[in-house]
Amino acid sequence: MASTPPKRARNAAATRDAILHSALAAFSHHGYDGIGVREIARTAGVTGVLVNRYFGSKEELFSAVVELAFADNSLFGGDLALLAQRLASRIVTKTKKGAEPTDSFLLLLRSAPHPRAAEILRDSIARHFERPLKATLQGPRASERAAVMLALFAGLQLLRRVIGSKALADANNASLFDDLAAMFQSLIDGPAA
Amino acid sequence: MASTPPKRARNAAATRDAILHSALAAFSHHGYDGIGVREIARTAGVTGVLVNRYFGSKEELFSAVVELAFADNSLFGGDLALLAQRLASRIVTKTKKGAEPTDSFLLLLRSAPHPRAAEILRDSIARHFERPLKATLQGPRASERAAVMLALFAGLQLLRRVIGSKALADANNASLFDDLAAMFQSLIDGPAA
DNA sequence: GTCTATATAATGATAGAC
DNA sequence: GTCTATCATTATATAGAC
Repeated sequence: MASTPPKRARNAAATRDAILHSALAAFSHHGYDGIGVREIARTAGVTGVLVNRYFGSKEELFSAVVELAFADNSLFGGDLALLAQRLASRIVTKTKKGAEPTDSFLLLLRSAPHPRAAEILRDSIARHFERPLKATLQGPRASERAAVMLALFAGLQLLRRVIGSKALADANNASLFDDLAAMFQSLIDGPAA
Repeated sequence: MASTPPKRARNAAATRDAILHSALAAFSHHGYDGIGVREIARTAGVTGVLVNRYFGSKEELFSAVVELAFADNSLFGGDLALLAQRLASRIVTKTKKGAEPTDSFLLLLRSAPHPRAAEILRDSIARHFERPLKATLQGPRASERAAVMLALFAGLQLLRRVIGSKALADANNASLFDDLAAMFQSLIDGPAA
């Protein structure tokens, strides 16, 4: 423990990474407007100065965060046969209170109001979600069905996790899962049925 | 034009109303965090002082705006037989660019990130949308199905109007209408089918 | 590489004049 | 009933020390 002190010190790459992940959590939880660079930096163990040093501005930090969050799209990228279950499962899965997970749709929902953040998100969504999902779907109007799937998924998270709808929160998890999986599956199958 | 000057002057009720409608438009467009009381007041033709004079605080102004916006719920309150068409129609109807209409779902989407605004919205949504819609639906799990309908509706508007998804914007209106109406109808009908 | 201190700007809210 | 002027707070971003 002599060569590597317990507190990472003067390491540009590690500091940059710590800021980036702190920002991902903070933007996902509070939205672009709801958090300041000072607090993002404080959670990362540094001061706000280094945010601008490593990212230039809050807006550029947000761009980097979006790319990080949307790079892992295992939700839509995996096995098509289980996609409906995967999406439905994500909706009904309980999340620990207080330690809200930093997923990309919360980042999207909470930062969409800010005009510049919306532009950054629109571009990233098209590249990381709409395009690969559309490419995976069979049958006619794949692009439209992909968008409707994303809309259903985003709307459910909006009501359940951002608004906190009691009806969705109190619903029986098993039957909610079944109903949602069926809806997603019919969108995946398309009008061929 | 002698007794009523062209510019409304020193009329408390009219001024309050002007502020309220200016705030509705502003909050719908920019979200709770995205607009200041000064600019809301300026659009209403007064200074920011009167916002606090008539509403007490920005937060109380927002509460009044939410009640105003959600009071007209003709979309969900009308004939149940045509509800699915009404919802699908609202999604595909083109909206004039630049003069964005001030509807309640934009208010919801853009202000949800703010914690206090989210509380106010959650309460108002439960009273004005979830409760009446649940009461109208037949069959089991009416509350859950009502919430899923709201989620689908909100998610579609999120992608189309806030994020600006090209896939939804470019979709053929007629087939999109048919697909969405079918989804809403199956939620209205429930598992009885 | 990281800090303290500060410049600059915008916000919500209030006091007091008219 | 409405204004101008101001306070207190907070935000992003930067200059300069170590």
